[in-house]
Amino acid sequence: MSTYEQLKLENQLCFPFYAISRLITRQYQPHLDELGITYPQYLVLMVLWENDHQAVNTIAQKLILNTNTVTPLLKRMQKMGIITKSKSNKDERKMIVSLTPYGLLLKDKAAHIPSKLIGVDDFKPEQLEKMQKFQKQLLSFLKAMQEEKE
Amino acid sequence: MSTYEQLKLENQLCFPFYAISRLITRQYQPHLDELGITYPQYLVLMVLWENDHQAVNTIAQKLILNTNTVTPLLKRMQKMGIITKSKSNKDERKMIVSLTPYGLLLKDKAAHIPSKLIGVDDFKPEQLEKMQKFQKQLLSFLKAMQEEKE
DNA sequence: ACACTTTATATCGCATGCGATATAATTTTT
DNA sequence: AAAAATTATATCGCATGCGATATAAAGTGT
Repeated sequence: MSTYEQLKLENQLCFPFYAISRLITRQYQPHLDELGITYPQYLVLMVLWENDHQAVNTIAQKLILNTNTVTPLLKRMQKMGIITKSKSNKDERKMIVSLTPYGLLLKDKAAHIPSKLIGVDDFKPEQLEKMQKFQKQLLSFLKAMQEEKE
Repeated sequence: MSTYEQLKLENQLCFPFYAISRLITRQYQPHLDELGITYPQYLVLMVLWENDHQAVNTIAQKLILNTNTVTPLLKRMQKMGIITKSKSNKDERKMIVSLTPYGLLLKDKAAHIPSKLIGVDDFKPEQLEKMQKFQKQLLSFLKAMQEEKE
């Protein structure tokens, strides 16, 4: 492929990820609106529903977000009464994020969402598997490149 | 998979796209910094490098962005001297976006970027092909769902 | 021709997402 | 133990991204 051919949108590996990511978020929005939360807030909740009481940094790492993105996000969720924050006893720098009863309640309200959206069932199993394998490989590759720089 | 199992981050189809998209953008950033542009601005440029003189709406559609995202983006690019805007003669509502000489010059400066990044060469051909096929399928599926609502 | 609808941009408000920087607590070094 | 380096959050500034809304131009129906 020529140098200029490589600069075409359709030949980019990155663009489909960028577009798909946004389009999926748009699919989620109406369902999340019913819970009064945004997509990144939903991701934070999924992390906490699986394991309550986690440090800001831990949450950020799991979502591969910077803490300066997560901190304001959590602040809004705190104001909404979804989570609480408290200093860790072991390490006073750490802020432990916990679900409120309301935050826990949202898990039940969100339970129907995954089945309403494009998911695992909408594609051929073998194609999906290849896809997910590739995603995992690409993700760990990108994570490694990220850590390389740090 | 149980309802609650589906709410785990690792079982989401969406999350890898979200994470990969952001990580790829981070990989681009240092290279784009040299050109003084952002990733979405780079995408607009790729569209214009391929075909100069396009309407705001056309660009937005190609990037699957809303015009209310593209309009301010173009405004910044105009201020930076990368593009110009002029009313269409045929349809006075349309604003035609064109590259300035500087915007065209950036194409040469950007020519080396694709080869510097994770790309087509970093993965097994057959895996990549499956991946891209899946992406295309998913993208057209999501686009169709989008248009359904409009 | 004229009201009604549709289309193309633009503006506003709000929530990310991230680089740069600040601050406090902990760990390491000397 | 005191200084230096590291770690965990938080704050600031700026560029998206998008829903809601406004406005002007073009198209439609009667």
